[in-house]
Amino acid sequence: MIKTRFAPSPTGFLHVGGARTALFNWLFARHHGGQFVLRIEDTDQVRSTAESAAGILEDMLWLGLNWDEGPQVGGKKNGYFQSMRLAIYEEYLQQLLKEDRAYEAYESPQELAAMRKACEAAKRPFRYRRNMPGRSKAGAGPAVLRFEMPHEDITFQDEILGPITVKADEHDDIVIRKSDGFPTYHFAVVVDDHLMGITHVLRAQEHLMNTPKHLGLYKALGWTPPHHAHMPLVFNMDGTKMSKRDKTRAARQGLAAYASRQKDPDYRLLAERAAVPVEVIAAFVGKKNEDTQLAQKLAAAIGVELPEIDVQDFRRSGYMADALLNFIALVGWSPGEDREILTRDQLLQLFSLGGIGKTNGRFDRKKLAWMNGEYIRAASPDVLLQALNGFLAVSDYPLAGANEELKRDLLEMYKERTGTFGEMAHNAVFFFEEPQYDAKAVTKHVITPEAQSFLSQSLALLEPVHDWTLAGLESAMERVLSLGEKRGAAAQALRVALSGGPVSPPLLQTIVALGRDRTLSRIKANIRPT
RNA sequence: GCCCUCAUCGUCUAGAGGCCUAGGACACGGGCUUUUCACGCCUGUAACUGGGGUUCGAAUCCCCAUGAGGGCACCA
Repeated sequence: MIKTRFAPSPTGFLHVGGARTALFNWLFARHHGGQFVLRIEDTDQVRSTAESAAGILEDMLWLGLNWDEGPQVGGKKNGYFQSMRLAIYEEYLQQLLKEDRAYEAYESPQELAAMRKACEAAKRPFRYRRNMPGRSKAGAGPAVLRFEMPHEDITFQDEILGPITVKADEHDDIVIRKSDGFPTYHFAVVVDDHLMGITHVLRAQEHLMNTPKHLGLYKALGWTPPHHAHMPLVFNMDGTKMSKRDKTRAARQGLAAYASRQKDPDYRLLAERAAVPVEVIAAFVGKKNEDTQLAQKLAAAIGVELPEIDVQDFRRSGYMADALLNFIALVGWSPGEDREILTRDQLLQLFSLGGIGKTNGRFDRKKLAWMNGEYIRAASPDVLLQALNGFLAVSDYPLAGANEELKRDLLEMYKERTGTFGEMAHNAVFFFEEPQYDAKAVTKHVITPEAQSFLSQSLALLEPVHDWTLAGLESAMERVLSLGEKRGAAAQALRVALSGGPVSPPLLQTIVALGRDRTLSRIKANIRPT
């Protein structure tokens, strides 16, 4: 039986790249009726956090990537956090030690750095090997355990890339137990993959050069290694790595633009408005702080959108999980036909390793937004409402205060014209708050004599209506649209008066959703005495 | 620097020697529809990195060059 795993390290949120790795593993296992394991690789005591692990689980579940074994599933309590499995690793560490395949090494990090630097200066690659000259003797510092890599070429068959060979003199005796007693990633991953019965390791290509090391360990431990497949990486549209730094960078750019635009060079006004101390903002701008939460907060205060990097970001922007999954699946994989919109079931049915390409891809947010729009348009009202509520729970828009019926109506009128729930919620703010009037639109569509006349006449036509429904307003609206010489001439005046700008859903629906009081008072407010 | 991998429209990709005057999707341009914006429909621009081979025939196979990416941690 096929068994795959996704093994994130809990040092941050679930990144879209990680989500894709998880998805492919999940699809591969499920397609073949196998099992999917989730394992938390928290062997880095400094950077791992419990909150991060919890966040990753939550994001996995939001995406619908459920696991057969892992945290909260599969019986063995805590058995899927590597930090809880130290005794297991120690057992195999001792085995290697006893068989003389592992040995202690005593160089301090500083010494190693100096050795690397010396090699670099001599234009020679640095390789730590047991038989190299000048190794430190046992001394004051705590020791690490290194694995003596075989002195032979290692070749393996990558299920995506084909045969990969690394020559004997390229090997390095990797550290397998750190001085804090924790195993390194290389060791823990091999032991766990073996013990958990993983048959296929599907991971990002950045791990390609790790595989020979792992194969060396499998051999030394006397185990049959799993199949390996390395998938291409995903980058930003400009070819840079998708990293959380993209968010802080975008926030800084936004802040700089804000400072000159709003004449707030010291961010004193912003500090007050965002309730963030001036010093904190200064530290952030001065790159002394890479806190993405802070970046998010400041960006929100100045109305700047940060690029989505983590699954949570996409969730907060109002993407649907299925759309995100569908899009991510298509970066690096293709079903081999001209098909793009694929349901979860279709993905499951069509997925195969053979469909995974070899070339790195770029993350085209425009296409994702289009695809999400397709999902929004295709979803049933119930599914859509549920997804919208999920979005509203993790974001902050006045739309959250609407009752379910109004949400349904707004969804109905916005689904044809929106890519994300965030975009919709943003555009629909005028239903809940007084509109921010766009000066240009007002000049062009509201204060002209003709427009003023249209507004007065519209008011006269609408005010007598008390049955404020689509049916009740239909004939009055029909007459409003007939005002002027050209049909629809009055529409823009009304649209700007009601929404604040030149763009809105169709007027009739807008007026119904807005309600009688707001509609009439906004029209009145825009009729100016001459 | 050394090692590894990759290479089709701006982007994601189809393509497993003749079906390719290279197909689809996003984006972009034009048009239709239209109370705005969208949606929808029609339509256009746009690619096999270069050079050598192999072959009757190459986007597809081989070699070299170039370019891009990854790796070279007591991070994973």
